[in-house]
Amino acid sequence: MSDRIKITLPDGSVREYDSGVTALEVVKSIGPGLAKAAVAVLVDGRPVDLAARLERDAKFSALKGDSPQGLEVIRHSASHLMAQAVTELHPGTRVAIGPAIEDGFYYDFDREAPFSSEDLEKIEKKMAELAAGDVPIERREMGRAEALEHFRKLGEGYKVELISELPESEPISFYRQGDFIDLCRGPHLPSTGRLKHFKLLSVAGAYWRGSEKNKMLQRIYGTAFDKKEQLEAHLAKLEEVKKRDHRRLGKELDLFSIHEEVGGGLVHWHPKGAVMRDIIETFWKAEHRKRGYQLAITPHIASEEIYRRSGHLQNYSDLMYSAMDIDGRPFRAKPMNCPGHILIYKTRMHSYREMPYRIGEMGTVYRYERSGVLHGLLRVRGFTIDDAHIFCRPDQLEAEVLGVYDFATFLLGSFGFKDLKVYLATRPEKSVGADADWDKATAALRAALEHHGVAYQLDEGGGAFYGPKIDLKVLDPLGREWQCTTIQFDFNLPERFDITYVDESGKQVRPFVVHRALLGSLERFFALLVEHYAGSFPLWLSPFQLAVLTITDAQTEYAKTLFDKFEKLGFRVKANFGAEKIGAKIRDAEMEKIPYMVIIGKKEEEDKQVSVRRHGQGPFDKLRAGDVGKMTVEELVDRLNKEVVQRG
RNA sequence: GCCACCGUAGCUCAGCUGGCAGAGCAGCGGUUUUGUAAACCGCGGGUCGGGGGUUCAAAUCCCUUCGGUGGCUCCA
Repeated sequence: MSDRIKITLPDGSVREYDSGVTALEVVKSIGPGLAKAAVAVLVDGRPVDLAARLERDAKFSALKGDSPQGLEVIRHSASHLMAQAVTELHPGTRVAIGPAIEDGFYYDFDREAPFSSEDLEKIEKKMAELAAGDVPIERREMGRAEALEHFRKLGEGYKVELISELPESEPISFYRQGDFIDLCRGPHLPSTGRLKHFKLLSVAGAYWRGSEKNKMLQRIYGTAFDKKEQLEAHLAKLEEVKKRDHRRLGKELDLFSIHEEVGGGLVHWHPKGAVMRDIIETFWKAEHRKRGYQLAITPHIASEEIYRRSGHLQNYSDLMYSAMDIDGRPFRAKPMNCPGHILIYKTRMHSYREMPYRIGEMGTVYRYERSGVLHGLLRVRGFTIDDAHIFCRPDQLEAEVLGVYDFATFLLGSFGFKDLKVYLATRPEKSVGADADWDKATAALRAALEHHGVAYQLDEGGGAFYGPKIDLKVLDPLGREWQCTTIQFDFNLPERFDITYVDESGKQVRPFVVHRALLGSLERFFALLVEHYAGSFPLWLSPFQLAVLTITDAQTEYAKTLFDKFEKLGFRVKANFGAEKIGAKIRDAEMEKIPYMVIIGKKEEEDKQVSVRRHGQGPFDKLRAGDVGKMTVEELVDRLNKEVVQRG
């Protein structure tokens, strides 16, 4: 048939083609430049191959390699190329799954011998050869029986399993490049020659379909980009991530340590880390008092009876440390702060007039995390939650949620996190509470966000079992998301502990309870700060704020008086009056990332001034680094004070 | 927990196919008194993660154990 079809382009224009025209021909007719850049096309929003034939009217747009969907096509094709290289280099290797992921792609293989890093290099070389061969990548559909037969003959059991689970109705598509055929929905690049900029990164174990019950496969991770510069930028970013790693900086800057003798996931804060933590806590407490919170302190171990009552024992026993016998009663390390706060609330009657009742604590808890998931300060077994519980009347809920949201953005913003993402998580399958209550609470959370004009994403079914929640994630300079704030509505505890307040009519009624943490865990938040600032902390947080450095012994006396003066003014000062040259002292202070260096030589002593040098704040703030020039002590103090106040 | 990789001086790391444990930095002692990212000389420091085995001989090969790291959700 030679019917004509109407193709609508993104700009709204409509063009006519013969039915059966290929996507590539359409793209070419739009422009040769586009034809070169296109990796696939969207037909009515669905990504398809350039070779696909168009047979009916459709909305049409080309996918270029620089778009997220285009990049996905490139990476998916790169994963196939890798699988082809692996099966050619290592015949007998069975292939499982190989999708594009956030920053690249992976492919899972089943093979007895492990892949070494030399193997990765060889595979990458083979991929380059295969790409240079510019083999066409062709789509084909097969009947179910034929497909099963084909992969069964090859011994590709994983593919057989996948095919048998595909719905009967759907056509089963395959992609072939040379001798390599893979089950795949597509789309793919038209030929392997389009893959130029890829890199294999690591190999790791991964269970078939993510389940511990299944066989462990070998997963090779890689990444691919449209342009060389993009690949290089990505690899540079990976280097930057390594440089900022809080475990590395924590050691280099003498902030904390974790000891095998003590056990994994248990953190020792060194004096310099502890100074920072103290600043964070002091600031946190002051801001809480300002906002009507009362502060509490609760014990680190408790009879397990309390956790049975709260429900934690039943729901989280595999996260709790096993019981210790105390006077014949089983006690547990505290996994949550909630029960303690509830007990404090329950010690007396509460009037509707004193609501909301807000109680907070830097509460240290202990949770058993499986050894394999421990990671620096980000995943630990003992940590401190900046916890608080708000008991309020139903009519106060929205305002309270809003208050917490504002507080969280203020607090996170104070630590340099201005980019936030907000998630509203709704009822999960396994949960407690009446539908009506869930609806009411979810609506209140939603209303708080919407009345405030907050853009948020819905996390359907992502709530806690005891209530819906709002989560805030911060974005760091490398674009990574970190969960910090959580605001959770709790249906569980008020019931379980039977807590009440007395309303206007004298009746005892159930309060609403909002559970919230703003920074999350102090350990985790601290790690985040280290990575965010790359160890170059702002003045108000820095363990040492200034270093006083002498040029020669002759200035020691004078420098000492300055040192004392700074200390008296409350600054955290380090003295270096040793015998090294000034260059070495400056280097030491720079390496330690001390924000200000105060240099005292003969000239400074004579005219009662100081020479000031500012440490760079990492790549995003190099400008104020270096020699700042001479000034009086008063001028410097003024400058320091201003900088501390603005927390920048 | 599971799979892979890694454990050598306080730190970062070298030590190839078995043949006397090394470097730089840090530390300590001395010399130097210095002008914006490393002065010079010297000294001390290691059961090569632990245990077992193979061998005339093991940091090196094998087994085992402990610890660390990466990963184990993202629809073929």
